[in-house]
Amino acid sequence: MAVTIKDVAARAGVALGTVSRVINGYPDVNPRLREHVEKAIRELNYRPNARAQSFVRDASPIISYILSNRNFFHPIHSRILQGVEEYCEEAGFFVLYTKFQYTAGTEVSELRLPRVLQSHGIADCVILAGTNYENFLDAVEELGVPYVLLANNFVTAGKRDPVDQVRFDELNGAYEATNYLVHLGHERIWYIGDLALPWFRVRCEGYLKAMKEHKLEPLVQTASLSDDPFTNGHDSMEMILESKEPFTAIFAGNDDMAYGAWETLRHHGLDVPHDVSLVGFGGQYRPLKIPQLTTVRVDSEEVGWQLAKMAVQKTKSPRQKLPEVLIPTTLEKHGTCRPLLPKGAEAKLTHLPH
Amino acid sequence: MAVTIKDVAARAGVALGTVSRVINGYPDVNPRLREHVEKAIRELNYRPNARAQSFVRDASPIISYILSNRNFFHPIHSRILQGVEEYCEEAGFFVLYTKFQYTAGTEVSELRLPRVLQSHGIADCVILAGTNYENFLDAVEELGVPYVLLANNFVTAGKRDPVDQVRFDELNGAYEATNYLVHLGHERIWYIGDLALPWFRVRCEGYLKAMKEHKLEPLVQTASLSDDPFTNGHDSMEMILESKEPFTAIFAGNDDMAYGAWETLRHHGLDVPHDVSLVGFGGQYRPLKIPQLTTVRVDSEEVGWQLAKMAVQKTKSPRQKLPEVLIPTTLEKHGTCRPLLPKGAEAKLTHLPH
DNA sequence: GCATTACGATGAACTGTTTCATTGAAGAGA
DNA sequence: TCTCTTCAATGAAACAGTTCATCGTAATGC
Repeated sequence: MAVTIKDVAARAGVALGTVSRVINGYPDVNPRLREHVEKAIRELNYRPNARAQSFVRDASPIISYILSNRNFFHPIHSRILQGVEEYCEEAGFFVLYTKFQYTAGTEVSELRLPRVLQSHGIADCVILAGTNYENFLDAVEELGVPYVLLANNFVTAGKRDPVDQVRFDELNGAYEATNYLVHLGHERIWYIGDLALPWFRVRCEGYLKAMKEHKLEPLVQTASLSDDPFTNGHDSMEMILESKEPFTAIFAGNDDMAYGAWETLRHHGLDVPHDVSLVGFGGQYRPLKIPQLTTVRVDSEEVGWQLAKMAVQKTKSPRQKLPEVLIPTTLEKHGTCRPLLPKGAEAKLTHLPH
Repeated sequence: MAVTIKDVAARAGVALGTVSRVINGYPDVNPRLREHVEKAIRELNYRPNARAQSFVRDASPIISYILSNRNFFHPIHSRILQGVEEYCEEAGFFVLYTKFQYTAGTEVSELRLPRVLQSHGIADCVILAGTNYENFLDAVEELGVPYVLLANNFVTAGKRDPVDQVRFDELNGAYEATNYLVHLGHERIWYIGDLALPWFRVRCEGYLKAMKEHKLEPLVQTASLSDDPFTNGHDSMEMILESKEPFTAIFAGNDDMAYGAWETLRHHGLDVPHDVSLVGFGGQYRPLKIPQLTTVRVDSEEVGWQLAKMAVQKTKSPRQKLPEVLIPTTLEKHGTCRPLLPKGAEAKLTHLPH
């Protein structure tokens, strides 16, 4: 049916090994013959059979991106996937996208692994993104499939060598965001975020570090009020207002929470940034409000790019352990923060619900 | 290196053809022997070599999702991809994700096709999503690769048979949204959307149809003021306010534009829904404001699901033409619209900038 | 003029699985 | 007892490439 390398060889009047060498750009082939073969390829419109190639080469140009334990497609993850795809395209690899749902408690042997791992030879390396736990990593290691980990949402009890993984610097991002608010003159700064979730915990650490360094009292509202971060931000803000604790700034553990808090503030007649300064974390949304939210931006395409780079590397030397790549975050200063006047210059720095 | 079917055969003391039949669940194999073989498989921890399988079967369980001409990952497309993945997982297929950038004007022969199409045998069917033009479809057809099309963003001059494609019902969605506003008592309803883009055009058609049926004057603000829909919504709204045309409702061509318009209204001291009713199109964002935006929701997971279903079908009978699948949209009524009182009951229905 | 080297091209072996024609054994019927 | 049928299992062919040892030829060196 389809035209094979044999047909090309016959047409060009050479051995099929020669055609192979032409296709793969081997140097030791007579220029005249090479042209001959290339002509035959064009005439027959021959395209090598990828199945046969990857079979006989015992390698597939496929990297699998496994998104774990995420039901919806959070923009950060779609952007990471974008970055992965961009790098892979460049490097001549394909990206196989898979989701995988599991619980931390499941025994390694009980884990129903994604199909891409079940059979042998689909992908030569996998990227583990989303939220992951020890048991899955153990299972992948047992299979002997090379993998690369997005370390931010990896939840572990013990210690693991920081190898074969990419991480964006949440700790420092949160630290810098808090410092920024402090330098604007804020002292009563709340952190909101559900500390049951590891990423909110790390960001809180950054916040606490900055507050401690400036000898300011940490104000943390960590209630796990809702699975939905917008609602959680909304409700957290309500609780802060109810507590009647004076404050001038909010640092939200992610952008959705920031938007939720913002709506609550607005509802109570408080203006951002005039009455309250607000900083988020993520920076994945395109502008949706005016003023645009000041936030800690994660360069997720870069994260994906680095993950893919590492994965490609590992398809070539699967045993080699690659050092962790740490990707800095950047504080994007937009319109939701304002400097406070020096102490005493303004009568009322704090705000209570009316 | 890896354990093959031969090793299993040797261990179980049978011919390798028998092992193959056990693996593939053929009926004509002695139960005792089958057990024997299965034991050997377990003991050796044998996993079939997917490369060899797809080679010899001359079929690969891979479907490629090609996202055309989209630089960023709009939530609607990530959700469609989710749907595709879900169906494929169920059906035993893998999803290969690729982006592809091209221009409508490029000659078919000049098109630098995505790698997944260049070699032969990676994927047995492709899903064409994103924004597509005739020339790419022609190229895919020339290659003889079965494909399935997301028809909404397909821009064509001529006519094509509505086969092998999935479409969500934008026209009716826009029509119903407009009707909803009319039934709430609104008469001065603006449509905003950049008519240079085909999807905004179709939605406008739905709007016009409803306005015409109710003998209402169509009010369309279609300036292509910015590539960014949020900004475009913002600017369109400014122009409407400047025009001093009285109005009571806005139907925005997509949610981003609705958010942009909303911010402008807020800036001018106009409340949604009290002063102006607002409807968007898309429904992909999780709540980001209070009240939540009333919008025409596209069930994008369902779109992906149907695309994948059709694609799987086509891997089995590539020649067969499958009828178009039309997916209804639903009007999600939230808090950004309010009924107008009967005529005359309220003094001031219209609003101008202060 | 002969041996040596380098270069190009060849053809066979090999990859791991499926498939199918063939074989062998067992059972049934005459 | 012999033939015919059925059921299971076998072993070899086929798939489309890559790779490598081998071989022929021509050029080079002495």
